[in-house]
Amino acid sequence: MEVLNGKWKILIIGTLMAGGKKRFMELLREVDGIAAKMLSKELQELEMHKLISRTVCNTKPITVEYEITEYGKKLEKILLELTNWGMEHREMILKG
Amino acid sequence: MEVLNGKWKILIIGTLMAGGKKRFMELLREVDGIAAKMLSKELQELEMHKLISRTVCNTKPITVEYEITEYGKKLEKILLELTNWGMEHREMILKG
DNA sequence: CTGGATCCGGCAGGATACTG
DNA sequence: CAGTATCCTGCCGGATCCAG
Repeated sequence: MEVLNGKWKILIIGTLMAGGKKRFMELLREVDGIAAKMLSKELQELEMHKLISRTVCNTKPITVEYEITEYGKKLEKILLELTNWGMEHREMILKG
Repeated sequence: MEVLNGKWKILIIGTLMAGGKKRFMELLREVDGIAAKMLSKELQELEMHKLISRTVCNTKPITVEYEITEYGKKLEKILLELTNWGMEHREMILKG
């Protein structure tokens, strides 16, 4: 699918699926190797597609929380199957 | 998944899933807009991952047939779900 | 802390021409 | 018909600096 385009989207979704609600910095730490600009950009794209929600918290240093939407969770099942397939695939290829 | 990387792989797999065994030229015609170089390259990558099989036929002008492997068919179910999700998604986005 | 603006290099991918 | 070789280009994504 072209909605999942970009080097990090699946990783981001995976991280949010595993850990639930996350702040920007948490994602920056947990999605290993990603730059702030890329995280910001891909989060925006995911939000445009209604896969995640963005919530601004009025704390002193402003914080933002991202979360998978109910709609986005429909992808969860499919993505999990895809991941499982990928695991089996790795083994199958490594053996020959 | 990173195995499905490349602009055309999903379209190629989809075409082979829908039409069964196909020759190079048939794919070149049916996968709209693809160049021969790209088709060749992505077919090789798919073959390395055992998702499709390549069979050379000893006809006068040599022909080659490509087909989804039994193993590759395991992706069919997942890919169909992903496609269905994409259809619903399109509608959902267009409405707002 | 969140994220926008800018600059830049590398590579995916397109067009074309050629071979067995 | 099937595939390779070569060249060229856009844009994806990384680094860095700046702002609210």
